[in-house]
Amino acid sequence: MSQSPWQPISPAKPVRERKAPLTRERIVDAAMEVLRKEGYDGVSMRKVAQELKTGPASLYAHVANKRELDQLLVERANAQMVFDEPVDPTRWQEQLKALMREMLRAMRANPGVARAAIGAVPLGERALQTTERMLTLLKAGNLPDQAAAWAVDLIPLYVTAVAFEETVQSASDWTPQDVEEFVNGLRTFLAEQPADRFPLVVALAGPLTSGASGDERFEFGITVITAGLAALADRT
Amino acid sequence: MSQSPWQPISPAKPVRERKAPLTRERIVDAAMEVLRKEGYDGVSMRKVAQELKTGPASLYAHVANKRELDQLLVERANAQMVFDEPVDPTRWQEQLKALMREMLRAMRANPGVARAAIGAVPLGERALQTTERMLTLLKAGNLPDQAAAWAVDLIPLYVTAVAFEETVQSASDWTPQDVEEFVNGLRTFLAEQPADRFPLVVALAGPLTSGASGDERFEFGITVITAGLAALADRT
DNA sequence: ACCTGAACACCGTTCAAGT
DNA sequence: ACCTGAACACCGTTCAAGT
Repeated sequence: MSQSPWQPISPAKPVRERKAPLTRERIVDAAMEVLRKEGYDGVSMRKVAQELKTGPASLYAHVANKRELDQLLVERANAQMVFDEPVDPTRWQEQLKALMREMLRAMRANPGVARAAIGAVPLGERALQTTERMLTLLKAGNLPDQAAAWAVDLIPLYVTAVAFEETVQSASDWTPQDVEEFVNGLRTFLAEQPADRFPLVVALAGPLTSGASGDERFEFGITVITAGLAALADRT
Repeated sequence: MSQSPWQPISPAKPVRERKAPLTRERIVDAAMEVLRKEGYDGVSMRKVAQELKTGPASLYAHVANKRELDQLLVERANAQMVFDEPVDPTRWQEQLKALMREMLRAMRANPGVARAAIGAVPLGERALQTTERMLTLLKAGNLPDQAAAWAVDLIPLYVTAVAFEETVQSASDWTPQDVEEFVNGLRTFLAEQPADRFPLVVALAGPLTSGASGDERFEFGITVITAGLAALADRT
């Protein structure tokens, strides 16, 4: 019986799970995994390497340094934003708010990415799409070019700051009860200040400590920013 | 000749520069020094201890941990803000903008403090004064209580985010030339995008990359926020 | 009571040596 | 060309021992 032609010449050699070669793609995958599991501070070159069953030095063949890895994480989060509603110039304010909500959603879905995003200028394909959409909405609102351009800076800065603040707070592994207790303590602390020196702080201790969840505060923020931008529109 | 009465009993003992005892105050002084010299990332317990000619463990008798030290640095920066102009209700918008400028000035004077400030709830004496002043201005503008309270959150968040972004960028030890080169490269990059897919990005490449210094962008931001807040005023 | 040295469990990055 | 072990110069925090 002759050997079947598809038999390997040296059958003894086991498949030996030759590790899939490292690629940027796989490195970012692993980093996202660590990010989700341990937050931004958990993402070290060593941990990412460990996730890939190799040593930290191996990563440097594909990624210049930690900062570049951070940038790649931001691009991943950017790619997760979905803006499917066609631009409707008559609803530019509402659509701009929706865009900011979607930005926050994507950041929250990847806790820690906000920290990486804060100093970064996002220039990937998806980031440019988001920028183009922002500009379209702002020009629909009759903003002058320079105002629209600076708004493109202001909007992600605000959203990123909110997301980053949330991750800083949640990094201190507090339970919801801990947070509630902290907020209650805070309210009491403010209410007990000397009313002659801090009358409004005392009077508004309640409102000052409400909406801790963040959603209401964020809605307030995007409303203020949108209204402020609308006030800059060219009246023609 | 009798000994003068003020001669020490055992004159052999030299003054031996008995180190001034550690205090929170001295630790924060040292940390501010390191902060100014090396930025936020330079502020390690070890470096601060070294500045005080002791070991890192010694600090833990006075400061719970690094996070508490960060908080103390924020309070220092808060204490450097000066608001001497009396509140004038008719000029609340202008005075609110001036307050934000002063916040940014104090943060810039202590590069790195912004990073420490971003998740912190500032509750020191000086921070409460700033909060009281913000509330006074906002109520002068007829904002509802809840809007004023959330604005007290929004305003420092924005200023801190701007300051933090600046320190992240300047941390990468770039010279002004490097920055200019980067901005020029960025403008070219944007201008060269496919105009059919990113028409506004291409058309506004100039405005998008102008005002890199930050001051103009910051003025834009505080104008938008102030105008947006004004739009929420109760009309009575 | 306050301070300290030494240790523990971590970092990012580099580099010579291996395949 | 790609990967790796080992090393370098750092971290924050703890703790037993000293004064």
